[in-house]
Amino acid sequence: MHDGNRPRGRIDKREMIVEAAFRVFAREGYAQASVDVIAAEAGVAKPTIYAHLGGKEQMFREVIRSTAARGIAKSSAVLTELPADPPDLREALIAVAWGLVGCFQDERSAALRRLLNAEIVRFPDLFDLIRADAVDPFNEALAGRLARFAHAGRLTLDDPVRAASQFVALITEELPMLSAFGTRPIPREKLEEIVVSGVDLFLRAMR
Amino acid sequence: MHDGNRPRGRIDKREMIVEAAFRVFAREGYAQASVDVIAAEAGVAKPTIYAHLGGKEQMFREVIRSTAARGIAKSSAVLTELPADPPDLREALIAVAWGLVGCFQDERSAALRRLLNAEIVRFPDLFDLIRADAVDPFNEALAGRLARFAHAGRLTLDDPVRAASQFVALITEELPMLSAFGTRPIPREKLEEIVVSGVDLFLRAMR
Amino acid sequence: MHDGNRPRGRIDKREMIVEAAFRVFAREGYAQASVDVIAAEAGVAKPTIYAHLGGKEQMFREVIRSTAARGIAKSSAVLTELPADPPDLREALIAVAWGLVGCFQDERSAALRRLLNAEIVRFPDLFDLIRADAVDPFNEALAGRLARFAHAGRLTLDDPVRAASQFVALITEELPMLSAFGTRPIPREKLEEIVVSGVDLFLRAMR
Amino acid sequence: MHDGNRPRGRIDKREMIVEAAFRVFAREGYAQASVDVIAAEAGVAKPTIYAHLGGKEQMFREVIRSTAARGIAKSSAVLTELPADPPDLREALIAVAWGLVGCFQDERSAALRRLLNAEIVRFPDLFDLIRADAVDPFNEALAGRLARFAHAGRLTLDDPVRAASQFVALITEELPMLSAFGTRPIPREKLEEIVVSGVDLFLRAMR
DNA sequence: GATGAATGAGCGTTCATTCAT
DNA sequence: AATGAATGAACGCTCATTCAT
Repeated sequence: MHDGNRPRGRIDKREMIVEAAFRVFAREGYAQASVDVIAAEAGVAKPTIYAHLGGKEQMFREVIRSTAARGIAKSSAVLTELPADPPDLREALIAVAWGLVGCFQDERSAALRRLLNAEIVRFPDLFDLIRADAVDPFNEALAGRLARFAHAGRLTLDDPVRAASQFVALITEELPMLSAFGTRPIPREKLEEIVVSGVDLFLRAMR
Repeated sequence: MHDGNRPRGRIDKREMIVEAAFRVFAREGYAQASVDVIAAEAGVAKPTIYAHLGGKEQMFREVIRSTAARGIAKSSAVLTELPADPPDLREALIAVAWGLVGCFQDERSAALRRLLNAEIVRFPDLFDLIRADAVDPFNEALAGRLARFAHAGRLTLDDPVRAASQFVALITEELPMLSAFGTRPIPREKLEEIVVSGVDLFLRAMR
Repeated sequence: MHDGNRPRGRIDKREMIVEAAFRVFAREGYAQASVDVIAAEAGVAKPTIYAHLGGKEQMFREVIRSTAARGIAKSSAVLTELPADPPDLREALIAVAWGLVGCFQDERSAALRRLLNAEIVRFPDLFDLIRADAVDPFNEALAGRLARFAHAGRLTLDDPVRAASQFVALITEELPMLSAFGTRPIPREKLEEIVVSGVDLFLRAMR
Repeated sequence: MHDGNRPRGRIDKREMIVEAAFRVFAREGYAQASVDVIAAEAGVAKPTIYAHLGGKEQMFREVIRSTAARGIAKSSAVLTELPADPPDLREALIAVAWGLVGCFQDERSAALRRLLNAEIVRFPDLFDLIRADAVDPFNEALAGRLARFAHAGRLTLDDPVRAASQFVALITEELPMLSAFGTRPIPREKLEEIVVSGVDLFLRAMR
């Protein structure tokens, strides 16, 4: 009795299509991406795409949704490694900052941001889908940690949610421009400078 | 030397085309924008576009370039209003912050960012064109002002350029997500919160 | 010999398919009708159609054939109600005329004529199939009745077959144009006018 | 000054397209006819069709309209040859009947009827377009002639319009079935039989 | 006997681009 | 300098048909 070996070792076809579609959309943008190319890259015939995903637009939505979902998982992990009572707060925040930078640098994440920017006018609803699921949770979680530090007397801050946003701002704001929206690597030293000076500014203001 | 030997007082045709092209590109994106529509909106025949701009791709480059140039002018003006020795530093920085926010909220500026995000992969060269002309100058100028404040003993900071970047980060980072990449208005109170708390965080760390 | 060894009392699947196919062909035309829709409307899977009917073209032929067969039955019944020696010949012929009109107005019959017109060029063989089975028999039968009336001295005519055709012509020729090829109802009074004046013209010439 | 030789000896392009479209629609039907084939047969590129005719549907409408217009001209000519006071009425009506048969047998006319039958469901409006312009006028004109004959005492009839319809019915009703909807020739003798016996029946009833 | 899944081929339509004028 | 007219190439999508189950 061998249940569930339906996709006999191969990835499910729908997933293969979405995977290929993400690559093509990221490379070409929504409008220039051709369903033919996606089908070829996914190794399926064009009608198979329509059977599984329903069309270019619906496929695009699914690509955005699933890519965002994957991004959430990655960014959530960043905060789980922040101890509730770290011996060295500065070290701990620097580690979080590096985690944030890592998420931002992630190729899929950058491509997702580019696609959202590009297509927000044509697909205004995509934005809410993403923000609700992906952005707020991280901020909320970080705010929770900061509040705990404040409660423990290790930080001084009125509004933890605001402080969390500001922390994220200090670490991530420059990355898009420095990396050409995620298409070029940023020198290690530059990242170090941002991370360290960002955390230090934050701590100087919050202690 | 009689300036304006452009055709008899009317706006230059080339400029009209670029203007119309910006509107159409902003509205539809590069790939979806059709040269027919641009020609119609510019009030010229299609071959005229090819005569003046050389083709869709070259026209797009020119649109990006000229839109960015206009953005620079606007953001530069923000700093000219920052006095060298303001009576109330906090007030002065808040004013600068509002100016930054204003530039960011500008519709053309938002559209430009969306277009850059969208087409950076296919037109990688556009990015350098923009960054050299548009971003660095503002940061340099702000850094200069901050350095003067530090020299006057009103701020404490090691690296004025870094501090300028951090100031900009605190004010602008949240705007794209809050405004759905510039497609929705942000409530006045939210902006106020960001501006004031951003300046205050900055000053708390830098005094 | 136990008739009906078709599957257990349910309508034969083949028949269900042909039935659904007729509806779809009538509604959409041959080319526009999709096998998917026919399958859905018949409540079977697509390959089942290929198993039972062999393909779209063959299925169309079968639809035409069976629809025509059903039409014959209906139009034959019209003549069985014409008595061999009716008290009022005019009344009797008017009744036959109404019967003819009824056959013509039948929705299936109209659809069949439209389909034949539409596809006669691509399926020239369909025509013979129909004419042999459907048209001539009625004319022959009517001719027989008319001959009997002539033999009884109630009509004067040389060629009963010709007269039968002319009778049918007088009653039916206008119906297609008046009903938009069977897609719109014809007002009762208009039909009455055609039937009565047709029969009267016929009788005036034949008495 | 050589005005108006724009289509330098060649037929206007739009007309060429409509001409080719008629041939293809007549041969393949609306749905099966492919714009590629029409373009090829017209000797133009596909977008030229869209520039001149706007699309397949609009092109079809134009084909129907122009073919019908041509048919009207032909059938009108039939009646102009019917003298107001012919020496031999029977001969004159037989000539009209032959004219009718000629119009009916015309290849374009037959194709038009097939297309109307085929597409009446998808394009219900086409029908009115045709009937108003093409069918009624002929009947009205014939009715006028018959009324004149009646007024001259050469025919006895109450309703000239009705009589005209009946005359047409007697002559044309059998033609579609005999010619397989206009796709096969009808033997001369058969036509003669219909024409002569039709006129004779008509005259026997109307004298 | 019946089907879910897949596909090669084709569809109507649009586009960036180029001539002849 | 400017255009009306034309086109080759490509696009998103659908279809009749088949095959492994």
